[in-house]
Amino acid sequence: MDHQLPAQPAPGRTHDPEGVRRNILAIATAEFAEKGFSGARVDEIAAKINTSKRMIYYYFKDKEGLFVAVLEEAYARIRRIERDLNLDGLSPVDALARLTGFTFEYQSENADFVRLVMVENIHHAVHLARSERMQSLNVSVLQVLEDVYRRGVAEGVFRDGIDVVDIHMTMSALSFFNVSNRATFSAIFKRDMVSPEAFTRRRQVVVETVLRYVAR
Amino acid sequence: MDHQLPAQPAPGRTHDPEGVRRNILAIATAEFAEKGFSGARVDEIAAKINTSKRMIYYYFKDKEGLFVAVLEEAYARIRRIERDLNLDGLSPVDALARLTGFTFEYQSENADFVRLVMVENIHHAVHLARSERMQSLNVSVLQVLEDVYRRGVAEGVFRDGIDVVDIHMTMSALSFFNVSNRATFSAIFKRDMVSPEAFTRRRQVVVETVLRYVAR
Amino acid sequence: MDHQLPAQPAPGRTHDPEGVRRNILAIATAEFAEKGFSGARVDEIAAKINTSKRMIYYYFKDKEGLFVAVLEEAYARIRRIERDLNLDGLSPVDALARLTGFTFEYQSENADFVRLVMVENIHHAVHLARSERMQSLNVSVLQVLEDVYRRGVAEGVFRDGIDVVDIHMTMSALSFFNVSNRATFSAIFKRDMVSPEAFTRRRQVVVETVLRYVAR
Amino acid sequence: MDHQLPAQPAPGRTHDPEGVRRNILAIATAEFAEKGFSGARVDEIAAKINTSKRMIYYYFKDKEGLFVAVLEEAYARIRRIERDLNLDGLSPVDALARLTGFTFEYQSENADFVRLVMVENIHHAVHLARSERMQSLNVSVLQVLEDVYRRGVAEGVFRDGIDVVDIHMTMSALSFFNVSNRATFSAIFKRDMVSPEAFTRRRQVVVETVLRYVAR
DNA sequence: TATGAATGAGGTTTCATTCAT
DNA sequence: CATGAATGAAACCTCATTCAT
Repeated sequence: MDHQLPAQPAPGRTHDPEGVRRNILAIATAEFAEKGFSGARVDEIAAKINTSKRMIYYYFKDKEGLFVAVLEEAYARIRRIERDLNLDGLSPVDALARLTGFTFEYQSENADFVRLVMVENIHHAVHLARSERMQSLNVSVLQVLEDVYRRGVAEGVFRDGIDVVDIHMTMSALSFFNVSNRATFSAIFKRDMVSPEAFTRRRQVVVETVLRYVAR
Repeated sequence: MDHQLPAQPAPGRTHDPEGVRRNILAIATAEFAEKGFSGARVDEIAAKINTSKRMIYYYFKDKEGLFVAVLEEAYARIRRIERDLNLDGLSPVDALARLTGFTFEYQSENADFVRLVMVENIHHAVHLARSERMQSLNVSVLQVLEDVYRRGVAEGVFRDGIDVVDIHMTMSALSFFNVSNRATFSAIFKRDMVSPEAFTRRRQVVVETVLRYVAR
Repeated sequence: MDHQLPAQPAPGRTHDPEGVRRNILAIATAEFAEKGFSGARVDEIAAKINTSKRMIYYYFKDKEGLFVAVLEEAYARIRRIERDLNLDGLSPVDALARLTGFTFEYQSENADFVRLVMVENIHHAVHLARSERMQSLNVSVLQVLEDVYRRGVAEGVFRDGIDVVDIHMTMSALSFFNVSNRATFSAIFKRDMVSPEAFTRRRQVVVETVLRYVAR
Repeated sequence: MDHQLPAQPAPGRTHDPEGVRRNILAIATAEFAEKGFSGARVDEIAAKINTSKRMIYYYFKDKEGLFVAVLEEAYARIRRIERDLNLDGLSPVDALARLTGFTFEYQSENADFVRLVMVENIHHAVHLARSERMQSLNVSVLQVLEDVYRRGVAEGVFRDGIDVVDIHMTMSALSFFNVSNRATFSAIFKRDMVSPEAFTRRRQVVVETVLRYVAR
């Protein structure tokens, strides 16, 4: 019976290894981002996936292996998008503004990514250190930034002598903090940090901060 | 040999409640900062204190109560020092530079504080929300900053129209990130973030970033 | 040697969920009846079952869940037997004597049931309140009694105007007390309450008490 | 200052040993009756008394000693009142009705006593066995009953051949059950067992049950 | 390949009791 | 007499992982 299989089986159903993997990763990403590594429960993840708990161990070996895979996937995604930003057609100032704005937006819209990075830092990046894919994954962003900065210096709109890693760090820090420290900051200062207006306002401050730092 | 200090018995000595409390808090601070809330083990903390495990529950009720106390103490400390910075004698620019520099230094030298705040954010600030002392503890920093900024605007050295919360957030974000994301950032970009030179360099960048943002 | 009984594996054998459950329930029943809810130790129960302690939590969630299951099973059992008494063929007087006698005997022979009910009353019946099965389980006894009483009134051997709940309560109280208060009563009055002779004597008193109450 | 001490110091205050003892006993009675022996907490009792926890151990040695004292006090009280009933002036029927009614009322109004006896039975009366005062305390009730019964038989209103211990047991069982099994019984049968009307109704049934049993 | 059942190690918390002053 | 501080033992429960089918 039933041999008229649908073209797109539900993810995680029988005999779709890649679907099973993706299904587990998606659930695990949400769980680790929400509760942290130690706080996340393998049983909770297992209860939410479409297959059985055994599959987690089958595909990812153990809880740590699962977390490493989740991290890799999260980093791969942001770098993939960054590479496709296509800043070549823009002026150095516009390009830097665009890159900064994108970083801010991406992190705001992908709180899971931010929280996973926090979690990994709490664990001293031991999982990340174990992954070979990581470094190669992340060099691209510096190349993109270096291109823009060089062009800006050449055109005389950016001052010389700045380390692009500093620019990237500033950009990341301001974008990251807005998500990572949202809970404590808004609790302490009773500050709205999630409304569309708050988002747009702070985005503008961040972009301006970066631009003013490189300006002549 | 130290019989000249009868007023301050060694922490953890019998029948020195305040000493026992402080001893537990100190150990717990290190443990929570190192492993996170879920990752920290009450047994590990107990093994390191000068008294018995039972005292943790006697003074702090449970693991969460202990964490709340640790958080409160950590916040209280930074705000106490901030209040004593005495920026009144400095020009607005020097005062802002000093405040920014202090924030950067304090967080660099007190990684425990930074990591505790990360941990609390992973937990959506639920413990902080439970503490009444928190808000009152933290208003002072904004008042200090507001004073400096007003003076700068009045003297014509700062542009008008900036929300001091934005300045504080930028200052905090740049200082915080340098510690919070140290592990992943230096792993990915092979960047030295801990040497005295790296510290001094980045400190300079951060101060300059803030000053350039408020400059006319 | 018992390969003729493949359908009923030994209780507690691996991969026999129902057996494991029954095994745990049996041990827990004895333990709770013997020591009360607070006095019973999960570790003691665990030491006596054929599987590991973890299984208690796997099947019953926690100590309270286990106690609720034990209570349900105990009530279910007495009502099941009561329903099978088949009093229809007897005269009203004989039927009432038989029902009273059965109640007395059942409780005498099932001290565990009596003690579990005592324990539950000490705890204000909170566990019983939590169980939906309880009420439906227990209505049958009143129906049986109502039938007998109606017949007796119709035949003129029982006086009219009695609430059958009162009859049931009297019957239960006299039977229950003989077990529930055995320890204090025999200690205070140095009264034999356990020998076959004492059992038969008191059984006769109880039956007569009930019959005399309903007699015209 | 303060040397004008009030004539009646609050119970449990300094240098009033008997007051301290009574205060502890009163609190402990309520606590043991409410939670059972294992369920009661020494710390809870200590928190409610007017003095310190140390006093519990000072006066009663340990938790069991405290419970024994609570039990003795509870039994002493009911027997003391029983002795003062003064049934001599009444006819045998009236006297038996009065004694039965009193038993029912006393237990209804002193749920703590009933619950303590339940608790002691759960513990197989080991504490009661340890107390020498117990037996002597409790003989009186049988003497009182014996007197009434003898008079009734002599006057021809009671049938002969009944063991008064049986009468006492029936009387006690019916009175006791109404309190001891109130929680489960009313939960299962949705029966009001606490209103003044319910009390009066059941009291009547109980008295009638006893009278009918001894009637010729 | 897939699953519900099973587990040992270790986690947090509570308890009655004693100690130091 | 009186008290708050202190404790070891043991209680309940959870965890990531593996097993049997």
